[in-house]
Amino acid sequence: MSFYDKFAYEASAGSGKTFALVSRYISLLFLGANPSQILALTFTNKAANEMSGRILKVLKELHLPSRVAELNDISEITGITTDDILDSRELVLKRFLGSDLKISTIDKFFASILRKFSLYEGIMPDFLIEESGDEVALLRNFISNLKKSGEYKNSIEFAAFEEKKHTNFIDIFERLYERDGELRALKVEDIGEEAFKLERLVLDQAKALQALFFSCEELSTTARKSLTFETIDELLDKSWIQRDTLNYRTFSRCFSERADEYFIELKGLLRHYLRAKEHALLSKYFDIYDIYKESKRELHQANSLLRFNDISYYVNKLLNGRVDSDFLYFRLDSQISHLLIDEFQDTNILQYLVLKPIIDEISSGVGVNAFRSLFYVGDIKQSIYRFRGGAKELFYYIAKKYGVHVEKLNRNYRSKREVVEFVNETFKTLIPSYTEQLANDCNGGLVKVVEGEDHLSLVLDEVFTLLENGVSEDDIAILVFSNDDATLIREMLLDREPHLNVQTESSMKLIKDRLVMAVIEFLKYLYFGDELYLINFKTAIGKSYDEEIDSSKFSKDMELGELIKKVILHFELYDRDDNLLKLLEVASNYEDIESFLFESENLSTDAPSKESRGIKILTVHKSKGLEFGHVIVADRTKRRSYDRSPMLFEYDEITLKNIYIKFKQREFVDDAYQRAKEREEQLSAEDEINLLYVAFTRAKESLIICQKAKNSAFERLGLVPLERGKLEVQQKREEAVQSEEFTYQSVKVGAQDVKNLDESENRNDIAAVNYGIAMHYMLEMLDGFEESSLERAYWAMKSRHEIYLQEGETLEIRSRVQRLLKDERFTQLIKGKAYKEQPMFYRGEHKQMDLLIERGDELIVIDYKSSKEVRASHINQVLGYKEAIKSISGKRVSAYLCYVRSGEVEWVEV
DNA sequence: AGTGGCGTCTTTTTT
DNA sequence: AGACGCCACT
Repeated sequence: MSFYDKFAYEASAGSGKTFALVSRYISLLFLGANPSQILALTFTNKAANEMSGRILKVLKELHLPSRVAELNDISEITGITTDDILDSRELVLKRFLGSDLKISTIDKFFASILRKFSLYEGIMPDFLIEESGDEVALLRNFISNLKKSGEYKNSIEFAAFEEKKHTNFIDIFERLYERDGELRALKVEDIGEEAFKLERLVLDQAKALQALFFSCEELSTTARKSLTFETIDELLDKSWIQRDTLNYRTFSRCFSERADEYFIELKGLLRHYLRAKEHALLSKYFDIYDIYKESKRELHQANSLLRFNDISYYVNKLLNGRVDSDFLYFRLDSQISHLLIDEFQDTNILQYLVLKPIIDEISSGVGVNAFRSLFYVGDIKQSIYRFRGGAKELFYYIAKKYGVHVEKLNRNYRSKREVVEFVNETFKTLIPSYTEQLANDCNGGLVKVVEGEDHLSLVLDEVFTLLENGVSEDDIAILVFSNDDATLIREMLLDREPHLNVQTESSMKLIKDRLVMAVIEFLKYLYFGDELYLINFKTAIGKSYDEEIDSSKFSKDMELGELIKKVILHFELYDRDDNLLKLLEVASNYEDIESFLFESENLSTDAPSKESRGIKILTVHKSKGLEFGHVIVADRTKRRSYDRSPMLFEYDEITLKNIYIKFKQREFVDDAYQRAKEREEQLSAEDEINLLYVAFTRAKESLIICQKAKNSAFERLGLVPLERGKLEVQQKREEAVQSEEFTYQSVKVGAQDVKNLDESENRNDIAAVNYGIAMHYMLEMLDGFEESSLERAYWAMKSRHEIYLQEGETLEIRSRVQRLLKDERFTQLIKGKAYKEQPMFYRGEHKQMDLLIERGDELIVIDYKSSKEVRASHINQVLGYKEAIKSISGKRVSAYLCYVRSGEVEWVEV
């Protein structure tokens, strides 16, 4: 077997992508990876939930016959025999459950990075993420800043020149802001003066052409009219600009070779003029853009409300825009050894730029001992998020750059044969390098294309036909192109048959889940001490209200995530519910129990959709990654929209090469611009085809397409009405046990202020934390404990951490470490076999010890500290280590806290 | 009969 | 920005 440490799957729809991802993740666990060092990034919350849920489930069931496929796959990937895998299964499962999992959406991961470092940008780490910002406040602040900077008058004139309002500027700046991290490499020169000179030249030339024709008596009225203009703007309205020659009917009576010479000359001048105007505008935009960014930041600092693109902006600025970003990365990647990315084709370039140093680190394979790996899956045919920056080009770019081993998954396990073959046939000529999918042994299936004036009534007819033939509501999904369509179809369905179950979106709130609510009630009991909450808790977990519960092991002062984990493990709740994993993930966003409880009822995160009941209506975008028994794809009701951006961004692979400003008719006078525009159009056409590919490949049994006769979304596919195969209805499944959902009225946690971090105090903390990290790093880097290894460790530490330490601190750390190595007690204690940074797992908790010494049948735990005073929390922590090691090894254990200070080394035996 | 010009209407997807 | 209908013109 061969374990590729850099590996990618190009996974067509339904080819077992999640299976592959889960197998890979679990394989890493069996190969010894620490779950908290595996960063698994997905695109949607749903996918993240599904992934953690599936991993848990597979780990729990790996020894059962139903999981033999997974077991064999994991064995093949890891090269470990199935027996050995099963032997360590329970241990691995416990370790997984007890770990701080890093399975999240890429956006949430970015938010967590920003929370770590946001103070460097003056933003509070407890910022909230909101869907849309306060545009009015932003505009007001922006204008006031423009006035302060003296740019206001300037920009008003400019707006008049551009015939734009300030709100249009915001649109432009938002587009720059979205890709701010990519703009650094671009330069815009100001050649604005030229625009005015060229304007004159263009008009003169155009007037000359006009005069040439006007001197001709036979000129038609149409031609005369189309040659009448006063300004360049009016000139650019004329459709003859689009021609290569004026030798066509309108001008036929008066055309001459000379006219074309004038015409070509005019087009050349127009090209120059528009370029000059573009440069002038861009340099102006960029001046004001700086003020715009500052205006946004002021609001972020004041309100702590950020949107997703703000997070992306700051994370990029922090990690790619600073001289000291290496240090920040160190703090991140010391925790990340394995990177798994799902739906890689939708990753955007800024996201890649942030992940790049982590990938570089993994790829460079630093240290032969380090176990690091990269794995991604995606399907460029399913890339449908270009509108928010998704760059499918990344898939192969990265494969090439890092020498990633790429394999294709082309066997379709999802759809029946008719569907697979129809999809192959439809897309093989439309998608470049389309590889035909192989139908699994599932014969049968149904494909139907129906066409009519009113596609919506076709949809209704098809739904009722399915229902009449015994298809369960739960197995039907209607895919639409816009949210409005979803609502519309829902209303129409209910109008015709009010008893139908129709779901337009799965949006069960987390708090509605019984066990999640139970955990929250228990936390409230700990926090407020009111018996009422405890009774709620008992009832929710199915205990009688007078049953005794020992809550002495829990304290509201514990770290929130640890506390929740402990509650779940102690009351053995995990076996019953995946939503609890989700709760843990959500809880990780909160600093303490207080702020968490304050928000707990408003947790806006959707719960993972379980067996969702009823006919589902959703947009194609939302359907991505899902599958349904019978899929009806409804044509679009509204007209297709277009790109309204005033700018055109031209890429060479993944590098931003040019920003063009769109002017009407510009493509007819400027070849380079025309190529960029055509490329853009081609890419959005590809996106549209991909969207249809995604829609069609959701179906397991039946795919039914309701097409409009005119302006169909399916137009480019050239579909004709057909019916292939026949409807097969599965025996109605056992009625799935419905998850207990109940309405829950909780006692409102008073409106305390969410505790605000004191900034200055926090800054000091950051400095102290940095100091501690640097010292630990140097200690870890020591080869042995001889003086000779001191210099190497010092340089390793210095190169990585100096940037973030105060003047002289590196030397101070050096002298502290040196003192430690000379310390008599230390040299006595370390006689034996030394293990550094030893991870271990005990009672559902993951622990990491600085130093563990094995001497005969005695074990010694040493934990370094850099702080001034001895703290009770340090003692408790090391006591924990001691207890854990003792019970695992059964040996004699002693444990020490080692305070490494500049003047002395203080030892505390615990 | 076919073309050009112009006014009017409508205009998405999401972490 | 594009679809479409309407009118003027060739």
